[in-house]
Amino acid sequence: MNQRLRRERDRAERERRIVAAARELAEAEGWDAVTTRRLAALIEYSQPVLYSHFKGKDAIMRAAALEGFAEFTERLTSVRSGGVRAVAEAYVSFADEKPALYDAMFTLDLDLPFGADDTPPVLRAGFETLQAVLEPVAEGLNTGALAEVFWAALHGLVTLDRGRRQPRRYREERLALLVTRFGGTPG
Amino acid sequence: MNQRLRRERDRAERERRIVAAARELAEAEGWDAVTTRRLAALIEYSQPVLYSHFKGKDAIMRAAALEGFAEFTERLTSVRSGGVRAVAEAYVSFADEKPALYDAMFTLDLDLPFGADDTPPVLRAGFETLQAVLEPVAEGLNTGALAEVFWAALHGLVTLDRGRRQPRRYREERLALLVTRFGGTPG
DNA sequence: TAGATTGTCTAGCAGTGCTAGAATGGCGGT
DNA sequence: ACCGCCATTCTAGCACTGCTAGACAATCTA
Repeated sequence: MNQRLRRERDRAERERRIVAAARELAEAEGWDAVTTRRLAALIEYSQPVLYSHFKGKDAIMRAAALEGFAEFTERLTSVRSGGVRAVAEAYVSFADEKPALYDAMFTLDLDLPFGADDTPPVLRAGFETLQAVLEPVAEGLNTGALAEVFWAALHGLVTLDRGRRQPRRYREERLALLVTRFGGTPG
Repeated sequence: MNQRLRRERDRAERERRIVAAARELAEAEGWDAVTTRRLAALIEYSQPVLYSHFKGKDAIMRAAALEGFAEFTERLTSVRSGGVRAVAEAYVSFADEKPALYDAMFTLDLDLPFGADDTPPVLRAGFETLQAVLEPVAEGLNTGALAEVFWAALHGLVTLDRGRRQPRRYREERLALLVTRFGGTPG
């Protein structure tokens, strides 16, 4: 009865395609354009099929966000040896290249299980890289809190820049300035 | 014919009430709960009346945001003599007390005329206070860019904290840490 | 008072997330 | 090979959203 296995495989594949379609559509036209009807059309099934995989639209976005955290962590850890500056640049470029995904991860209100005891490792890993790279320059300060502030600053730069709330002019300079304030060597 | 004047006054008053109702409802239940039908019910007129005052729901939110900027600037300038720390605390407490308003101002995508040449003074004033208070500690750095980074950091702290993406535990410590990094005296 | 204008409301459109129940398909046992 | 069952999928619909056309009522002008 490996037909049963095949069906499970097909089902998992379809679930993958749902999240992939959601991500593509979100990057192309924003999350508002990601409607259940358009998603259903993209995967060539009817609308209710989505609800056999996910509890609702939010759950689909959460799944996308979780994929995002994995990719995000990968990006940050891969440049970890480059120190504060390299990690900061990786952070900003990730947010730049995948703005919709970044929003799902860090801006939208999706009830992601942050800051609780049962926070999945994938949500912590990125932050831990940030913390590790700041450790050498913490000089007795609370490294955790320091990393949180640094993260917050990066997040602020990214989101204010995206909403055109800060002038494009000093974009590079702002990042360099932040890095030097947090013990990194300027670019 | 000062009946004409009275009518204009009434009309302006009604417009005020629309924005006030939107703000109250948003703070109480979030912007998603602010629907045109509920707003209409609150001001005791029918739905289309809203559209004789504003082009749409976004315009109502923009009007609320503009009020927010005026109050925000007032708050920041009033503690300006307290230096970096006082201004930072005023920033955070404003965001804390009026989260929905803060979102309309700084998070939601409302096409507010930022960063252009025709940016209304009320949108600039708050930032200029930030810039002024950082001037003494800029030490030859680009004060504008420095203020933008400081602002971004405050914005990041506020929004990540709101989404429960940073632990409540180090809240105070994060702010103190940020202030010292930007030349202020710790609390 | 008659007519014109302004203001307001009722009703409706197209879209949203989501779901109940009908119809379809492929599976197992005889 | 057939029949009945069960899981899967679809059609159709609900209540809601922002927004608007056109009917209606109230007000001002002459």
